[in-house]
Amino acid sequence: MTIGTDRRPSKRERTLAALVEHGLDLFERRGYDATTVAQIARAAGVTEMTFFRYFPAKEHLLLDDPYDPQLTAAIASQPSDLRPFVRAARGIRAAWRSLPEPETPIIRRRVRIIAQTPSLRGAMWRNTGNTERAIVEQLVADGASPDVARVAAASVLAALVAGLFLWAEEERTTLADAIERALDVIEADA
Amino acid sequence: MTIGTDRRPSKRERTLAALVEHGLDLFERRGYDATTVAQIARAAGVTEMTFFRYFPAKEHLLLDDPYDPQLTAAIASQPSDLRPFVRAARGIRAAWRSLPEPETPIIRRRVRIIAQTPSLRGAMWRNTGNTERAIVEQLVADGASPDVARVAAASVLAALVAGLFLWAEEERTTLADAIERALDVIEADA
DNA sequence: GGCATAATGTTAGTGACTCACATTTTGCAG
DNA sequence: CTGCAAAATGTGAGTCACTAACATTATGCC
Repeated sequence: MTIGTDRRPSKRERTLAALVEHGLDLFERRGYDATTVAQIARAAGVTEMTFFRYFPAKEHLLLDDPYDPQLTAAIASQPSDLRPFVRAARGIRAAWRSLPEPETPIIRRRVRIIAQTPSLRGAMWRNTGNTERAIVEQLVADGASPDVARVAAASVLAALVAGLFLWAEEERTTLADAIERALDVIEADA
Repeated sequence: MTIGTDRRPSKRERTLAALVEHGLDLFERRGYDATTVAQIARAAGVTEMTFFRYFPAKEHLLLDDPYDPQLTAAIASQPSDLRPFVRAARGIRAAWRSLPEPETPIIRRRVRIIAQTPSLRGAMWRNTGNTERAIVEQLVADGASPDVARVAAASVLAALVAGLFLWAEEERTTLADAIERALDVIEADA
């Protein structure tokens, strides 16, 4: 019988928040590579070991991507007579257009750090592996050849990531806008 | 006053060859992650330290990419009234079409290992950073906007890499062919 | 207020990589 | 072929990310 809608956050939620907050802070101030997991843990009042109970690796403090379901749904709802490449691109457009605005500031902090850190750019790519697989499955389910689907997914995702990086650096545009522009580069017709 | 055109390889060349050979062998037999740098060094009759004198990191035994100059040249020679995206794609086509056949077997061994190892897929992407920068510079030098150039380069390179992976796994096609097909997915017109 | 359980800590170890310094090999000049 | 500078390699110690087994403490609920 809870009284209000907001209760005191559990300890787990609090340490998670502390790790994320101090992690981002240290990354921004000293750089990702120069920041040690032990330092983050210490700042959050916790042990190195505990950090790894919350994140499987240092880089996962920055890499999340829980957007796959919306993405594949958006691709699925594109007309299936389009070429896989165009279909995937339009799906991504639609998916990001409906991204809630309030989330973007934190995304920007994260993406900016990633964009500035070579080792993380690679990590990001590895991380999109799941998203790529999801897109491929969706395209294949609608009749595309597996080979074609894989190339299309990889290429479109690369454009998306490139757009994200530009947005994080540029400051003045909105996320949806940056992504639209990135995909325009790839799709001949507007 | 050297007599013939081929001389005894220097010690440096011999240890380098030994490291590459035993490294590829171990990676193929036991897997990349399960293979230790110490094991490779030992198999090559050398110390772990020596390995790192030849390669800045374990992954660099597989990642080379000395193809940038030919690539940018090929892009430069594409008609400059094309959109940057199409220009980059056609340039890559041209560049790989002229790749010497004899080199492809060793490339295939390497790419196959990379394609099968998630951590290396990321490393590969990080590694293409230089190539991407080179392409961007070339496109910008010919009048493209930096933002557009970056998206185009990233996207086209992703298609290239996807094509490489497919080729490495499929066995039956030729390299140039696989890349042509990959780029066809991306370029509307053939 | 007590107790199951979740959260955290401890210790020890592996593997990639770095650095400072010592030793051996190689190739070439005399 | 002798010797010697430079190149190649070795040694030992250390850092950091990450893992695993086991001990301890804190939380929240009855």
